[in-house]
Amino acid sequence: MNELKLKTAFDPYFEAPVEVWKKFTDLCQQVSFKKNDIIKQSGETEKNAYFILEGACGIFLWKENNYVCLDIVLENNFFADHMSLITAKISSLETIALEKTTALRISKANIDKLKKSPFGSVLFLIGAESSFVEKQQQQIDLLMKTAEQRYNELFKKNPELIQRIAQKHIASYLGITTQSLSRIRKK
Amino acid sequence: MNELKLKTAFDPYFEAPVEVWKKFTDLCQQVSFKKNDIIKQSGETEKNAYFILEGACGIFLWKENNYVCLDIVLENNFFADHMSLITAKISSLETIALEKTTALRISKANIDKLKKSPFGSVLFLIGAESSFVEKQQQQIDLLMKTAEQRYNELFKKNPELIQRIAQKHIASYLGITTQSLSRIRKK
DNA sequence: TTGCTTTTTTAACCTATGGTAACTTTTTTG
DNA sequence: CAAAAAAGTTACCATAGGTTAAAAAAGCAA
Repeated sequence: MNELKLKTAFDPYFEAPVEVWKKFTDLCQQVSFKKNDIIKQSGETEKNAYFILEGACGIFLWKENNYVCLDIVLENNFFADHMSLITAKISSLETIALEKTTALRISKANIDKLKKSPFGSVLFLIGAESSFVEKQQQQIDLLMKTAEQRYNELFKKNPELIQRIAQKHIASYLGITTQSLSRIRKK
Repeated sequence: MNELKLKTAFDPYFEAPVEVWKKFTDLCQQVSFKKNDIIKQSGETEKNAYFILEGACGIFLWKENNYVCLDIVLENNFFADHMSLITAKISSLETIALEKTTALRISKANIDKLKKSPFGSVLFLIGAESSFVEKQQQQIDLLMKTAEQRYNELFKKNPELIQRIAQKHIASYLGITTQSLSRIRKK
């Protein structure tokens, strides 16, 4: 079941037989979170990665009494505080379930084991590379576009996300206040 | 000679014997650029990565009649339009030598070959992961900090870069105009 | 349903940064 | 080395988006 979901999600990037994904899922536990559950707290080290089966999660950074949202991830994608997972250091990022969520959890120990296999090294290389590309695109958007352009493009690219996720999170993901987002939406 | 430079640069991340780096440099050609040479033009596909031996390079995106700088890279680091290299698609990014530069050039074909070796798969995984971490930090800085904070932190972290690189590039890297940077510097 | 909490909207005012333009300094080039 | 081009500075006004505050709407628990 789950191995098929993973295969489907990754086939566009590289094809691996379903038995290989089965081995992957055998290393995972299924976990679930309630809406607003904190998955990883600020100041801790990330010890897992998650493949979201259903729901949505976000990664946040607190700044005095409010916060910014660095990423919002929907089902059929990997999710984690990748920075902390990669550096194996504590990070001040917080990961939160933004909806009732079920996910496959894989431990860092198992990730490290997998990285040594041909399959794992390709999987995580592709994961890291596409995360980089996505982050660079976010950097470009922040540097070159107005808040209004960023909102319109997000809306076009992922209208479902805008329906499902609270505006305060979307606003902070776009780098603006909820007031500004509201102002933009009025148009 | 060059293999030692590479070993020294990468030992903090993972240690490989110098003979392995020798094999790496055997796949490279040494190239040099004059200041302001365009290494890869907008609209082309990146066909190489570079390890900068001496000098500095930047990666830029044009926006009507001006531009933003996505990254400035000094000697002893890898440099490329990674996005285009990864996706193997054209990108509108432009890479430019910001100083007289000498570098080791490795072709995408050789990179792909290397990725299949144990050494290469670790090297490029670590490269992609640390590029991601760096990009995420840039995203955080853009979302949470003022231009003045970003300037002061860059100055603290890399005072040499501020000496060597033209202010117009630094300004665009920080996401501001040269006029704003000038205003900040006056303090 | 009712009442309480959280989220979203609206509005008035403020600030950091952008745009334009004139001027000065530095760098490049014949 | 002088002339020309590029880069940096300064001053002015314009504006996107922040801040504060409060009302309205939506969500949620009892």
